[in-house]
Amino acid sequence: MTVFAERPLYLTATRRRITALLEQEQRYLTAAAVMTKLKASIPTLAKSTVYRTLERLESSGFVTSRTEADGETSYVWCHSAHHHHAICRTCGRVTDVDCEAIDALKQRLLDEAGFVVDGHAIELLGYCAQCREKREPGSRK
Amino acid sequence: MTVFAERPLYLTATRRRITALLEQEQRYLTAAAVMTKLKASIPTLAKSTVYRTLERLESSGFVTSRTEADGETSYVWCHSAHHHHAICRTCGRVTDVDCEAIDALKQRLLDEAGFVVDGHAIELLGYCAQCREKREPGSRK
DNA sequence: TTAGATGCAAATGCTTTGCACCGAT
DNA sequence: ATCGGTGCAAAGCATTTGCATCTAA
Repeated sequence: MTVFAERPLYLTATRRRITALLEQEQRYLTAAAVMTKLKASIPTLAKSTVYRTLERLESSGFVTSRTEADGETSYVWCHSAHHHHAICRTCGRVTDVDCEAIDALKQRLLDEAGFVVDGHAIELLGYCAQCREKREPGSRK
Repeated sequence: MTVFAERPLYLTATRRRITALLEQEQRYLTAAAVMTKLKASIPTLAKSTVYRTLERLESSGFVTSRTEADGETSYVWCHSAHHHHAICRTCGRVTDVDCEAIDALKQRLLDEAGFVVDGHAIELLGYCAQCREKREPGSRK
């Protein structure tokens, strides 16, 4: 994903804060969550600003969004090439996953059903190494 | 997915119509789409009924839902075991895909990051055999 | 009969928009 | 000086809920 620069992206104080928050969180946050976490330090922060900023960051290629089960949209700091996310059910933190493994699946679909895949979305859920270590020490596998 | 039967599921005329529509469509339909397609034959049909019916059919294991890019929820008749969908960009029709191919990906995640996968969502987009044949005859591969 | 289903309207709740003002470049 | 960004309030819209009325079983 390229970082588009059609229009200038002003670096305002608010944007620095939202960006910093996303960078350090390393997990998906909804607009409401961003609001809550920043409300204390930026009392005047408006919902619309959060929505517009997240949207702008996404279209600029700095964050990626996903739709939660309840329909809310959440965003995660994610600046790299096409890949997928493994989301920890315990801490919510995201582990990046490349997508070579899907190639075999694509080929089979073509052979068996004549379906040509040109796009895919994968999302994995489970438990990250850190959380597993906490729960049952020494159980790496 | 099991067909739960906690509460009885009355077979009303409206439900027969919604069910029949989904069965023949073979593609994802939003609640609004269902409304539109049935409004002519069931003038009094209420949105709430459509929503409640689709929800009920899903929790009963007859249909599966997905969230469209714009956030709307759509439903497809889909009664079988855990698998995934390849959605045609042209006709919207769904091709079922099993999910063995994801096993390799799971194993690699465990080996490389210590992440245990216990759930996944995959969605493939592309062009089905039928639509490809129409566009460029004889190009099965 | 009786619990479930339906229609209608009102209420939710996330997200978007209009507009006047502020601020980065 | 511009053009983008922000706050605030008012829409928008898909979805949900309350409630009185039907209806399958």
